[in-house]
Amino acid sequence: MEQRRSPGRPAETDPDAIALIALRLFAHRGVDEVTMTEIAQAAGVSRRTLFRWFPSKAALIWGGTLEADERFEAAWTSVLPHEAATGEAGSSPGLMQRVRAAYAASISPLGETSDVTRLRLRLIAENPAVYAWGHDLRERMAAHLAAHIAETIGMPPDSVRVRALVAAISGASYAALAWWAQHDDPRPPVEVLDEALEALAAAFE
Amino acid sequence: MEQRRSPGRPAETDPDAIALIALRLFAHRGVDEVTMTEIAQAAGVSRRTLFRWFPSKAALIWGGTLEADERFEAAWTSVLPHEAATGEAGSSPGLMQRVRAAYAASISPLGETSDVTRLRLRLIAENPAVYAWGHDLRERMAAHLAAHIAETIGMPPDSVRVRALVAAISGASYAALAWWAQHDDPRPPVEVLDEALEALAAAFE
DNA sequence: CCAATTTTAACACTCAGTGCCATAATCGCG
DNA sequence: CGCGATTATGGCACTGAGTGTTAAAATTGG
Repeated sequence: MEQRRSPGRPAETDPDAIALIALRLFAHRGVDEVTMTEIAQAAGVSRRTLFRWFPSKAALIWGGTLEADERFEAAWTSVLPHEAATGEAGSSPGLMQRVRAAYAASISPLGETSDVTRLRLRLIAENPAVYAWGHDLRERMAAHLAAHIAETIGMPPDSVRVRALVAAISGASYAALAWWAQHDDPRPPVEVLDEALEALAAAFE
Repeated sequence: MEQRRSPGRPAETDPDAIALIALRLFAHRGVDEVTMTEIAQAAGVSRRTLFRWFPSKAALIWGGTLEADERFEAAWTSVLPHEAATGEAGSSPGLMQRVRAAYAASISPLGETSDVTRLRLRLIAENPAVYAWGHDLRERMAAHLAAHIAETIGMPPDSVRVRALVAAISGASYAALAWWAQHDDPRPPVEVLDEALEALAAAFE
Protein backbone atom coordinates (compact mmCIF):
# COMPACT_ATOMS: atom_id res chain seq x y z
CA MET A 1 0.00 0.00 0.00
CA GLU A 2 2.50 2.63 -1.09
CA GLN A 3 0.73 5.93 -0.59
CA ARG A 4 1.44 7.78 -3.81
CA ARG A 5 2.23 11.40 -3.04
CA SER A 6 -0.11 13.62 -4.98
CA PRO A 7 1.22 16.57 -6.93
CA GLY A 8 0.68 20.13 -5.90
CA ARG A 9 1.49 22.00 -2.74
CA PRO A 10 1.31 19.82 0.37
CA ALA A 11 -1.17 20.78 3.04
CA GLU A 12 0.19 22.63 6.05
CA THR A 13 -3.13 22.07 7.76
CA ASP A 14 -3.97 19.34 10.25
CA PRO A 15 -7.76 19.09 10.25
CA ASP A 16 -7.86 16.95 13.39
CA ALA A 17 -5.87 19.51 15.32
CA ILE A 18 -8.17 22.28 14.17
CA ALA A 19 -11.26 20.32 15.12
CA LEU A 20 -9.83 19.68 18.57
CA ILE A 21 -9.11 23.36 19.12
CA ALA A 22 -12.60 24.22 18.01
CA LEU A 23 -14.18 21.59 20.24
CA ARG A 24 -12.40 22.96 23.26
CA LEU A 25 -13.54 26.48 22.47
CA PHE A 26 -17.09 25.25 22.02
CA ALA A 27 -17.00 23.37 25.30
CA HIS A 28 -15.82 26.41 27.22
CA ARG A 29 -17.95 29.19 25.76
CA GLY A 30 -20.77 27.50 23.86
CA VAL A 31 -21.07 26.81 20.18
CA ASP A 32 -22.94 29.98 19.30
CA GLU A 33 -20.54 32.18 21.23
CA VAL A 34 -17.46 31.10 19.29
CA THR A 35 -16.90 32.69 15.93
CA MET A 36 -15.36 31.00 12.94
CA THR A 37 -12.87 33.84 12.69
CA GLU A 38 -11.79 33.13 16.26
CA ILE A 39 -11.30 29.46 15.52
CA ALA A 40 -9.24 30.31 12.47
CA GLN A 41 -7.02 32.61 14.50
CA ALA A 42 -6.67 30.08 17.32
CA ALA A 43 -5.70 27.42 14.79
CA GLY A 44 -3.33 29.68 12.90
CA VAL A 45 -5.01 29.47 9.52
CA SER A 46 -6.91 31.96 7.47
CA ARG A 47 -10.66 32.10 7.80
CA ARG A 48 -11.02 30.97 4.20
CA THR A 49 -8.88 27.90 4.69
CA LEU A 50 -10.82 26.94 7.77
CA PHE A 51 -13.97 27.02 5.67
CA ARG A 52 -12.35 24.91 3.00
CA TRP A 53 -11.61 22.08 5.43
CA PHE A 54 -14.79 22.46 7.44
CA PRO A 55 -17.69 23.85 5.45
CA SER A 56 -19.60 24.79 8.60
CA LYS A 57 -19.40 25.00 12.36
CA ALA A 58 -21.33 21.76 12.60
CA ALA A 59 -18.77 20.00 10.42
CA LEU A 60 -16.15 20.74 13.05
CA ILE A 61 -18.23 18.87 15.57
CA TRP A 62 -19.46 15.92 13.51
CA GLY A 63 -15.97 15.26 12.23
CA GLY A 64 -15.42 11.80 10.86
CA THR A 65 -18.63 10.36 12.27
CA LEU A 66 -20.17 10.45 8.86
CA GLU A 67 -19.24 6.98 7.72
CA ALA A 68 -21.20 5.28 10.46
CA ASP A 69 -23.81 4.09 7.97
CA GLU A 70 -21.24 1.98 6.14
CA ARG A 71 -20.22 0.31 9.37
CA PHE A 72 -23.86 -0.26 10.15
CA GLU A 73 -24.52 -1.92 6.84
CA ALA A 74 -21.39 -4.06 7.06
CA ALA A 75 -22.29 -5.13 10.58
CA TRP A 76 -25.83 -6.01 9.58
CA THR A 77 -24.83 -8.41 6.89
CA SER A 78 -22.17 -9.96 9.08
CA VAL A 79 -24.75 -10.88 11.72
CA LEU A 80 -26.80 -12.80 9.19
CA PRO A 81 -25.78 -16.36 10.17
CA HIS A 82 -27.61 -16.11 13.49
CA GLU A 83 -30.99 -16.13 11.81
CA ALA A 84 -31.58 -19.78 12.65
CA ALA A 85 -31.68 -19.03 16.37
CA THR A 86 -35.02 -17.40 17.18
CA GLY A 87 -37.81 -17.82 14.67
CA GLU A 88 -41.07 -16.63 16.13
CA ALA A 89 -44.27 -16.72 14.16
CA GLY A 90 -45.67 -13.19 14.41
CA SER A 91 -43.62 -10.38 13.02
CA SER A 92 -40.00 -10.05 14.17
CA PRO A 93 -37.88 -13.21 14.03
CA GLY A 94 -34.45 -12.18 15.21
CA LEU A 95 -34.93 -8.64 14.05
CA MET A 96 -34.33 -6.89 17.34
CA GLN A 97 -31.24 -8.99 17.98
CA ARG A 98 -29.81 -8.08 14.60
CA VAL A 99 -30.60 -4.44 15.05
CA ARG A 100 -28.86 -4.46 18.39
CA ALA A 101 -25.80 -6.20 17.01
CA ALA A 102 -25.57 -3.96 13.97
CA TYR A 103 -25.97 -0.77 15.96
CA ALA A 104 -23.48 -1.96 18.51
CA ALA A 105 -20.92 -2.75 15.85
CA SER A 106 -21.42 0.55 14.08
CA ILE A 107 -20.99 2.46 17.31
CA SER A 108 -18.22 0.48 18.97
CA PRO A 109 -15.35 2.59 17.57
CA LEU A 110 -16.71 5.41 19.71
CA GLY A 111 -15.71 3.60 22.85
CA GLU A 112 -12.03 4.18 22.27
CA THR A 113 -11.85 7.95 22.27
CA SER A 114 -14.48 8.41 24.95
CA ASP A 115 -13.63 11.92 26.05
CA VAL A 116 -13.78 13.63 22.70
CA THR A 117 -16.75 11.57 21.61
CA ARG A 118 -18.66 12.51 24.73
CA LEU A 119 -17.93 16.15 24.03
CA ARG A 120 -18.97 15.85 20.39
CA LEU A 121 -22.23 14.12 21.25
CA ARG A 122 -22.96 16.59 23.97
CA LEU A 123 -22.52 19.53 21.63
CA ILE A 124 -24.69 17.81 19.04
CA ALA A 125 -27.42 17.10 21.56
CA GLU A 126 -27.35 20.62 22.97
CA ASN A 127 -27.50 22.51 19.72
CA PRO A 128 -30.39 21.76 17.35
CA ALA A 129 -28.68 23.41 14.40
CA VAL A 130 -25.64 21.21 14.87
CA TYR A 131 -27.84 18.16 15.21
CA ALA A 132 -29.63 19.10 12.01
CA TRP A 133 -26.38 18.98 10.10
CA GLY A 134 -26.18 15.21 10.58
CA HIS A 135 -29.44 14.76 8.71
CA ASP A 136 -27.88 13.14 5.66
CA LEU A 137 -26.14 10.52 7.75
CA ARG A 138 -29.33 9.72 9.63
CA GLU A 139 -31.19 9.45 6.33
CA ARG A 140 -28.69 6.96 4.97
CA MET A 141 -28.82 4.81 8.07
CA ALA A 142 -32.60 5.01 8.11
CA ALA A 143 -32.73 3.89 4.50
CA HIS A 144 -30.63 0.84 5.26
CA LEU A 145 -32.64 -0.04 8.31
CA ALA A 146 -35.89 0.49 6.42
CA ALA A 147 -34.83 -1.94 3.72
CA HIS A 148 -34.02 -4.60 6.28
CA ILE A 149 -37.16 -4.13 8.32
CA ALA A 150 -39.31 -4.02 5.22
CA GLU A 151 -37.88 -7.32 4.12
CA THR A 152 -38.32 -8.83 7.55
CA ILE A 153 -41.93 -7.89 8.16
CA GLY A 154 -42.95 -8.11 4.54
CA MET A 155 -44.01 -4.54 3.93
CA PRO A 156 -42.84 -1.88 1.46
CA PRO A 157 -39.96 0.23 2.78
CA ASP A 158 -42.06 3.31 2.18
CA SER A 159 -45.05 2.21 4.26
CA VAL A 160 -46.08 4.06 7.38
CA ARG A 161 -45.44 1.00 9.49
CA VAL A 162 -41.86 0.55 8.35
CA ARG A 163 -41.18 4.25 8.59
CA ALA A 164 -42.56 4.34 12.11
CA LEU A 165 -40.48 1.38 13.24
CA VAL A 166 -37.34 2.82 11.73
CA ALA A 167 -37.96 6.17 13.39
CA ALA A 168 -38.65 4.50 16.71
CA ILE A 169 -35.47 2.44 16.64
CA SER A 170 -33.24 5.26 15.39
CA GLY A 171 -34.78 7.65 17.86
CA ALA A 172 -34.23 5.35 20.78
CA SER A 173 -30.66 4.67 19.69
CA TYR A 174 -29.79 8.33 19.43
CA ALA A 175 -31.47 9.01 22.75
CA ALA A 176 -29.28 6.37 24.35
CA LEU A 177 -26.11 7.89 22.94
CA ALA A 178 -27.16 11.38 23.98
CA TRP A 179 -27.95 10.12 27.47
CA TRP A 180 -24.54 8.50 27.71
CA ALA A 181 -22.88 11.72 26.63
CA GLN A 182 -24.69 13.79 29.21
CA HIS A 183 -24.26 11.51 32.18
CA ASP A 184 -21.28 10.03 33.95
CA ASP A 185 -22.16 6.41 33.40
CA PRO A 186 -18.82 4.58 33.21
CA ARG A 187 -20.13 1.98 30.78
CA PRO A 188 -19.08 2.16 27.14
CA PRO A 189 -21.76 3.69 24.91
CA VAL A 190 -22.50 0.32 23.34
CA GLU A 191 -23.88 -1.06 26.57
CA VAL A 192 -26.15 1.91 27.16
CA LEU A 193 -27.41 1.59 23.62
CA ASP A 194 -28.05 -2.05 24.20
CA GLU A 195 -30.01 -1.34 27.35
CA ALA A 196 -32.15 1.16 25.50
CA LEU A 197 -33.01 -1.22 22.70
CA GLU A 198 -33.70 -3.95 25.19
CA ALA A 199 -36.06 -1.66 27.06
CA LEU A 200 -37.79 -0.83 23.82
CA ALA A 201 -38.36 -4.46 23.01
CA ALA A 202 -39.48 -5.25 26.55
CA ALA A 203 -41.92 -2.36 26.83
CA PHE A 204 -44.52 -3.97 24.63
CA GLU A 205 -44.71 -7.51 25.89
CA MET B 1 -64.98 37.60 26.53
CA GLU B 2 -64.71 41.29 25.60
CA GLN B 3 -61.32 41.63 23.96
CA ARG B 4 -59.81 44.70 25.62
CA ARG B 5 -58.12 46.85 23.00
CA SER B 6 -54.53 47.48 23.94
CA PRO B 7 -53.08 50.99 23.68
CA GLY B 8 -50.57 52.03 21.08
CA ARG B 9 -50.64 51.99 17.34
CA PRO B 10 -52.76 49.18 15.90
CA ALA B 11 -51.01 46.63 13.73
CA GLU B 12 -51.42 46.98 9.97
CA THR B 13 -49.88 43.56 9.59
CA ASP B 14 -51.72 40.26 9.16
CA PRO B 15 -49.23 37.59 10.20
CA ASP B 16 -51.32 34.74 8.78
CA ALA B 17 -51.42 36.40 5.37
CA ILE B 18 -47.67 36.89 5.44
CA ALA B 19 -47.06 33.29 6.42
CA LEU B 20 -49.26 32.09 3.60
CA ILE B 21 -47.40 34.20 1.04
CA ALA B 22 -44.11 32.87 2.35
CA LEU B 23 -45.31 29.27 2.29
CA ARG B 24 -46.31 29.57 -1.34
CA LEU B 25 -42.95 31.03 -2.27
CA PHE B 26 -41.20 28.24 -0.38
CA ALA B 27 -43.28 25.61 -2.09
CA HIS B 28 -42.49 26.94 -5.53
CA ARG B 29 -38.80 27.69 -5.29
CA GLY B 30 -37.54 25.94 -2.17
CA VAL B 31 -36.95 27.35 1.28
CA ASP B 32 -33.28 28.17 0.79
CA GLU B 33 -33.90 29.91 -2.52
CA VAL B 34 -36.34 32.46 -1.13
CA THR B 35 -34.89 35.45 0.64
CA MET B 36 -36.43 37.20 3.60
CA THR B 37 -36.20 40.46 1.70
CA GLU B 38 -38.26 38.94 -1.09
CA ILE B 39 -40.92 37.77 1.33
CA ALA B 40 -41.09 41.21 2.87
CA GLN B 41 -41.55 42.80 -0.54
CA ALA B 42 -44.15 40.25 -1.60
CA ALA B 43 -46.06 40.87 1.61
CA GLY B 44 -45.78 44.64 1.41
CA VAL B 45 -43.96 45.17 4.67
CA SER B 46 -40.47 46.27 5.52
CA ARG B 47 -37.82 43.67 6.08
CA ARG B 48 -37.53 44.81 9.67
CA THR B 49 -41.21 44.31 10.46
CA LEU B 50 -41.19 40.92 8.87
CA PHE B 51 -38.46 39.94 11.29
CA ARG B 52 -40.43 41.38 14.17
CA TRP B 53 -43.39 39.10 13.50
CA PHE B 54 -41.38 36.09 12.42
CA PRO B 55 -37.94 35.91 14.02
CA SER B 56 -36.70 33.44 11.43
CA LYS B 57 -37.55 31.70 8.19
CA ALA B 58 -38.47 28.61 10.15
CA ALA B 59 -40.93 30.59 12.24
CA LEU B 60 -42.87 31.35 9.07
CA ILE B 61 -43.27 27.63 8.52
CA TRP B 62 -43.93 26.40 12.04
CA GLY B 63 -46.51 29.10 12.59
CA GLY B 64 -48.92 28.43 15.42
CA THR B 65 -47.98 24.78 15.81
CA LEU B 66 -46.03 25.62 18.90
CA GLU B 67 -48.76 25.12 21.46
CA ALA B 68 -49.21 21.45 20.62
CA ASP B 69 -47.61 20.42 23.89
CA GLU B 70 -50.38 22.08 25.88
CA ARG B 71 -53.01 20.21 23.89
CA PHE B 72 -51.04 17.02 24.44
CA GLU B 73 -50.93 17.51 28.18
CA ALA B 74 -54.61 18.42 28.37
CA ALA B 75 -55.56 15.40 26.30
CA TRP B 76 -53.45 13.10 28.42
CA THR B 77 -55.13 13.99 31.67
CA SER B 78 -58.56 13.83 30.07
CA VAL B 79 -58.01 10.21 29.04
CA LEU B 80 -57.30 9.21 32.61
CA PRO B 81 -60.67 7.60 33.48
CA HIS B 82 -60.05 4.71 31.14
CA GLU B 83 -57.33 3.31 33.35
CA ALA B 84 -59.64 0.64 34.77
CA ALA B 85 -59.96 -1.05 31.38
CA THR B 86 -56.72 -2.89 30.67
CA GLY B 87 -54.50 -3.66 33.60
CA GLU B 88 -51.80 -6.07 32.53
CA ALA B 89 -49.12 -7.24 34.90
CA GLY B 90 -45.83 -6.57 33.12
CA SER B 91 -45.01 -3.00 32.28
CA SER B 92 -47.56 -1.01 30.29
CA PRO B 93 -51.15 -1.06 31.58
CA GLY B 94 -53.11 1.18 29.25
CA LEU B 95 -50.05 3.23 28.40
CA MET B 96 -50.05 2.75 24.67
CA GLN B 97 -53.75 3.47 24.51
CA ARG B 98 -53.31 6.70 26.43
CA VAL B 99 -50.39 7.73 24.31
CA ARG B 100 -52.41 7.15 21.19
CA ALA B 101 -55.38 9.08 22.49
CA ALA B 102 -53.28 11.98 23.71
CA TYR B 103 -51.31 12.27 20.51
CA ALA B 104 -54.45 11.99 18.45
CA ALA B 105 -56.12 14.76 20.41
CA SER B 106 -53.11 17.02 20.23
CA ILE B 107 -52.90 16.57 16.49
CA SER B 108 -56.55 16.57 15.51
CA PRO B 109 -56.77 20.33 14.81
CA LEU B 110 -54.42 19.68 11.92
CA GLY B 111 -57.10 17.77 10.07
CA GLU B 112 -59.12 20.88 9.35
CA THR B 113 -56.68 22.88 7.29
CA SER B 114 -55.18 19.92 5.51
CA ASP B 115 -53.63 21.67 2.53
CA VAL B 116 -51.57 24.21 4.37
CA THR B 117 -50.68 21.74 7.08
CA ARG B 118 -49.42 19.25 4.52
CA LEU B 119 -47.29 21.96 2.98
CA ARG B 120 -45.93 23.05 6.34
CA LEU B 121 -45.04 19.51 7.36
CA ARG B 122 -43.47 18.81 4.02
CA LEU B 123 -41.24 21.86 4.27
CA ILE B 124 -40.30 20.90 7.81
CA ALA B 125 -39.47 17.35 6.80
CA GLU B 126 -37.46 18.44 3.78
CA ASN B 127 -35.31 21.03 5.47
CA PRO B 128 -33.25 19.95 8.49
CA ALA B 129 -32.63 23.51 9.59
CA VAL B 130 -36.35 24.20 9.63
CA TYR B 131 -36.96 20.97 11.50
CA ALA B 132 -34.34 21.95 14.04
CA TRP B 133 -36.25 25.10 14.87
CA GLY B 134 -39.04 23.06 16.44
CA HIS B 135 -36.64 21.62 18.97
CA ASP B 136 -38.10 23.46 21.94
CA LEU B 137 -41.57 22.19 21.20
CA ARG B 138 -40.34 18.63 20.89
CA GLU B 139 -38.45 19.00 24.15
CA ARG B 140 -41.56 20.14 25.99
CA MET B 141 -43.67 17.31 24.63
CA ALA B 142 -40.91 14.83 25.39
CA ALA B 143 -40.71 16.11 28.95
CA HIS B 144 -44.42 15.58 29.46
CA LEU B 145 -44.35 12.15 27.93
CA ALA B 146 -41.28 11.21 29.97
CA ALA B 147 -43.02 12.15 33.18
CA HIS B 148 -46.01 9.99 32.33
CA ILE B 149 -44.01 7.02 31.16
CA ALA B 150 -41.70 7.26 34.14
CA GLU B 151 -44.67 7.13 36.46
CA THR B 152 -46.21 4.25 34.58
CA ILE B 153 -43.22 1.95 34.43
CA GLY B 154 -41.78 3.08 37.73
CA MET B 155 -38.47 4.47 36.59
CA PRO B 156 -36.89 7.91 36.92
CA PRO B 157 -37.76 10.24 34.02
CA ASP B 158 -34.07 10.69 33.39
CA SER B 159 -33.25 7.00 33.01
CA VAL B 160 -32.03 5.57 29.72
CA ARG B 161 -35.06 3.35 29.47
CA VAL B 162 -37.58 6.16 29.79
CA ARG B 163 -35.58 8.37 27.46
CA ALA B 164 -35.42 5.61 24.89
CA LEU B 165 -39.14 4.92 25.04
CA VAL B 166 -39.98 8.60 24.75
CA ALA B 167 -37.67 8.99 21.78
CA ALA B 168 -39.13 5.92 20.12
CA ILE B 169 -42.70 7.07 20.51
CA SER B 170 -42.05 10.68 19.50
CA GLY B 171 -39.93 9.53 16.59
CA ALA B 172 -42.58 7.19 15.30
CA SER B 173 -45.24 9.85 15.68
CA TYR B 174 -43.31 12.43 13.75
CA ALA B 175 -42.46 9.88 11.09
CA ALA B 176 -46.15 9.17 10.66
CA LEU B 177 -46.98 12.83 10.23
CA ALA B 178 -44.13 13.33 7.79
CA TRP B 179 -45.27 10.29 5.83
CA TRP B 180 -48.79 11.66 5.66
CA ALA B 181 -47.50 15.00 4.42
CA GLN B 182 -45.43 13.44 1.68
CA HIS B 183 -47.99 11.00 0.36
CA ASP B 184 -51.48 11.34 -1.01
CA ASP B 185 -53.21 9.22 1.58
CA PRO B 186 -56.72 10.65 1.90
CA ARG B 187 -57.02 9.73 5.55
CA PRO B 188 -56.75 12.47 8.17
CA PRO B 189 -53.33 12.60 9.82
CA VAL B 190 -54.74 11.27 13.05
CA GLU B 191 -55.49 7.91 11.51
CA VAL B 192 -52.05 7.55 10.00
CA LEU B 193 -50.54 8.42 13.35
CA ASP B 194 -52.72 5.84 14.96
CA GLU B 195 -51.63 3.19 12.50
CA ALA B 196 -48.00 3.99 13.20
CA LEU B 197 -48.37 3.70 16.95
CA GLU B 198 -50.34 0.52 16.53
CA ALA B 199 -47.59 -0.93 14.35
CA LEU B 200 -45.05 0.06 16.96
CA ALA B 201 -46.95 -1.76 19.68
CA ALA B 202 -47.53 -4.79 17.49
CA ALA B 203 -43.95 -5.14 16.33
CA PHE B 204 -42.73 -6.57 19.59
CA GLU B 205 -45.33 -9.14 20.49
C1' DC C 1 13.82 25.62 -15.66
C1' DC C 2 8.89 24.49 -17.05
C1' DA C 3 4.09 23.00 -16.88
C1' DA C 4 0.55 20.97 -14.21
C1' DT C 5 -1.48 20.71 -9.74
C1' DT C 6 -2.87 21.75 -5.13
C1' DT C 7 -2.91 24.66 -0.95
C1' DT C 8 -3.30 29.03 0.98
C1' DA C 9 -4.67 33.77 1.75
C1' DA C 10 -6.97 38.01 0.66
C1' DC C 11 -10.86 40.44 -0.92
C1' DA C 12 -15.55 41.09 -1.92
C1' DC C 13 -20.01 39.53 -1.76
C1' DT C 14 -24.92 37.65 -0.20
C1' DC C 15 -28.01 36.73 3.28
C1' DA C 16 -29.95 35.76 8.09
C1' DG C 17 -30.61 37.96 12.16
C1' DT C 18 -30.12 41.91 15.73
C1' DG C 19 -29.82 46.60 17.88
C1' DC C 20 -30.97 51.26 17.76
C1' DC C 21 -33.69 55.11 16.82
C1' DA C 22 -36.92 58.18 14.76
C1' DT C 23 -41.66 58.41 13.34
C1' DA C 24 -46.56 57.22 13.17
C1' DA C 25 -50.89 55.90 15.16
C1' DT C 26 -53.62 54.71 18.74
C1' DC C 27 -55.01 54.70 23.81
C1' DG C 28 -56.72 57.09 28.34
C1' DC C 29 -56.87 61.29 30.80
C1' DG C 30 -57.12 66.14 32.21
C1' DC D 1 -58.68 69.44 22.32
C1' DG D 2 -53.89 68.60 23.85
C1' DC D 3 -50.57 65.43 26.19
C1' DG D 4 -48.06 61.51 27.79
C1' DA D 5 -47.84 56.52 27.55
C1' DT D 6 -47.76 52.75 24.52
C1' DT D 7 -47.18 49.96 20.45
C1' DA D 8 -46.20 49.32 15.32
C1' DT D 9 -43.44 50.50 11.55
C1' DG D 10 -39.43 51.50 8.77
C1' DG D 11 -34.69 52.84 7.94
C1' DC D 12 -29.83 52.29 8.97
C1' DA D 13 -25.97 49.97 10.45
C1' DC D 14 -23.87 46.09 12.23
C1' DT D 15 -22.20 41.03 13.17
C1' DG D 16 -21.42 36.53 11.55
C1' DA D 17 -21.98 32.35 8.47
C1' DG D 18 -20.96 30.86 4.15
C1' DT D 19 -19.42 31.36 -1.01
C1' DG D 20 -16.91 32.82 -5.33
C1' DT D 21 -12.88 34.50 -7.34
C1' DT D 22 -8.28 35.28 -7.98
C1' DA D 23 -3.36 35.60 -7.30
C1' DA D 24 0.60 33.78 -4.97
C1' DA D 25 3.16 29.74 -2.90
C1' DA D 26 4.79 25.08 -2.85
C1' DT D 27 5.08 20.74 -4.60
C1' DT D 28 5.06 17.01 -8.49
C1' DG D 29 7.15 15.07 -12.92
C1' DG D 30 9.70 16.00 -17.09
